[in-house]
Amino acid sequence: MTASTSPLDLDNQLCFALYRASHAVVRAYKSELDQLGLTYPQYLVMLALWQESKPQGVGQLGDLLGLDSGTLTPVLRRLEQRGLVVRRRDEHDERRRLIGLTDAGRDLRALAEKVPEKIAARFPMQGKDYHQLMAQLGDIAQAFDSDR
Amino acid sequence: MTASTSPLDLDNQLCFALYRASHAVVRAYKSELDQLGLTYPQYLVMLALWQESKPQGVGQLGDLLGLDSGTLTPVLRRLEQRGLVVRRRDEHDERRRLIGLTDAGRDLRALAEKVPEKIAARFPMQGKDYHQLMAQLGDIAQAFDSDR
DNA sequence: CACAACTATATTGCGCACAATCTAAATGTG
DNA sequence: CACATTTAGATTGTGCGCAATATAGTTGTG
Repeated sequence: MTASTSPLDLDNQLCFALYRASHAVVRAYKSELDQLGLTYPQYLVMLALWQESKPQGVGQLGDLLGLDSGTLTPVLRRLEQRGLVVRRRDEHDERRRLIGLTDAGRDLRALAEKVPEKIAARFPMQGKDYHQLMAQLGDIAQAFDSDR
Repeated sequence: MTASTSPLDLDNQLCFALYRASHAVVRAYKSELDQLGLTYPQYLVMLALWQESKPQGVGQLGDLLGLDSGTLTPVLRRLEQRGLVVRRRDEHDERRRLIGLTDAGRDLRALAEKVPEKIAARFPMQGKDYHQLMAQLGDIAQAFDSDR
């Protein structure tokens, strides 16, 4: 066998395992999200808005999703163009933009409900292992995002 | 408490946990990789080349990394511009490009050796949990990449 | 050998990600 | 109240990531 044990081997890198798994899962979402007319980051923004129910500032969405305004501003503009969200000024602080759902944005939730279960069925682990993995990933995100 | 249990909640989505953790770790690599003059995907390509030792075709690198030529071609061009790789034609099949390391590319490995340990020290789990997580992520990548 | 089918890589176009910078609005201090 | 500081978001520039398409080289079949 030629499998090496170098510390730089791809198969030994947790960073690469994360990177590859994340991209693979996002690709799997694509065929489902195409039917909703959403990209994956757009879907995440919609999840955040459905979850919070009240209009959110760009910074609040960024905290929820781990993204900054340079990423979110164009994503939100495209969601606005598709008529799913509105971006109005905060009356009490004109620097802030409040991102709220339109009726069409709220209605889309019913369709989106069916997406996760289709994907979840393909995950190779279930139940306890699934939740343990979620917890570990949460710990990693927190550990590495603490210094931002 | 206001924590909801909707199936669409961000905190219940394994896809989001993966997405967030992966981006957080890539960001953590940035400060280390800046010192090598590499981006994260460029670093992955170098890992693949260091590991294989023989020049690789674009498609072979793509299989190793889970990326296609649309992504790899410009990455490889930039690595060539920095003098780390060469891209020559395969004499026996002029359609193929063989990507090989330059002396500078080989030399960079010594510096890169020190990167993973600095990052690994920050992972909130070690030993057994670490390896179990690696295995689970590998299973996910395989399960979702099988249909490409 | 002609030529259709196939294969490897490159190109194009769009949409993120993110650092650095900019603008405007709010806040603190004397 | 003047004015420096801070804060929220937008803008700019670079580099992925990927689908769709294009191009050139190779192989199979008659």
